[in-house]
Amino acid sequence: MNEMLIPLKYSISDLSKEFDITTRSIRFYEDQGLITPTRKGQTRIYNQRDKVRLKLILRGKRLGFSLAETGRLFELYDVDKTSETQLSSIITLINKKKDDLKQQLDDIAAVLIELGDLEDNCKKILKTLNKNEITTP
Amino acid sequence: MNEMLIPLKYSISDLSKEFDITTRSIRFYEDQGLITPTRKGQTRIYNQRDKVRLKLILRGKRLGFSLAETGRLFELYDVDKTSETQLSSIITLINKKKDDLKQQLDDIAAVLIELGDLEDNCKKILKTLNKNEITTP
DNA sequence: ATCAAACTTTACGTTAACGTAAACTTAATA
DNA sequence: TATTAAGTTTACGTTAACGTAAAGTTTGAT
Repeated sequence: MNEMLIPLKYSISDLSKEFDITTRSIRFYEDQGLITPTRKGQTRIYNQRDKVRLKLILRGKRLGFSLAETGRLFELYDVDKTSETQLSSIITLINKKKDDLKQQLDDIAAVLIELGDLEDNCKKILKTLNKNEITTP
Repeated sequence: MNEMLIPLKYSISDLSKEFDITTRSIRFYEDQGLITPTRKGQTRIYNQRDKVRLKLILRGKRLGFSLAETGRLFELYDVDKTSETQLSSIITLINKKKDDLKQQLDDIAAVLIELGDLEDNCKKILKTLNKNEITTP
């Protein structure tokens, strides 16, 4: 059995197109230490890990995470390398983030309902307008 | 029956304290046209509507809405005053926002799971460390 | 060989959402 | 009346997350 998995490589424009972001952004994320592509000559080469991280960065952005926050989350995954004293503070941090997200869930639910109402209202008004269109010569 | 409801008034610092934001922010939201306090002399007086709007602004921020976006949402509530041609584009806009929010729901669910895993992992490591503490002299 | 496409670094510019300081006016209180 | 405390305007400063332009390098295709 061939266990060899192809370690796919990507150029900066590959990722730029795939995620629909600019190369400027990708390089900036590297500046901030969120991704660490290798080099072939002076050209950046991105691997699967980099790609996954990009995806996570963008998801973080959708959730209103700053790049720094997303960076922190990346660090949390290296928790094995962390000292015991830091572990409990990390757990605290995780729980704070979880609380934030649960608050967001509530917020979103509320806004979704309101938007639904708004849409209904719009449609209602449209109907009324159309009726008038028909009955007015 | 006394239907008279007290139209409560608030000072800028009342609201500042209640929502835990600076007066600077509150004045800035006014600059951006999101709230419209009246004046008594040169002092701003905020009413119930202003207070509600402040609450909505902050909820918007938690969801990553820009002030401009929140402003748009406020306008949507005045939909009765809107022309028919604009109504359908508003509905489109509403649906786009709803899609965004549904995406956010998925994102949050995913992150919550990951954070849960992370926390479990942290606790597992803590346990291991404590065992070693006990068994090592 | 040359040409265009894709890549690079460097560095200044931009926008949103305030922070912060200055200099002033009114209101309440000792 | 003098002094805080709270309010005001004006205006420059700040940070994150890029945009954008300039000027140069690398490379595959003609």
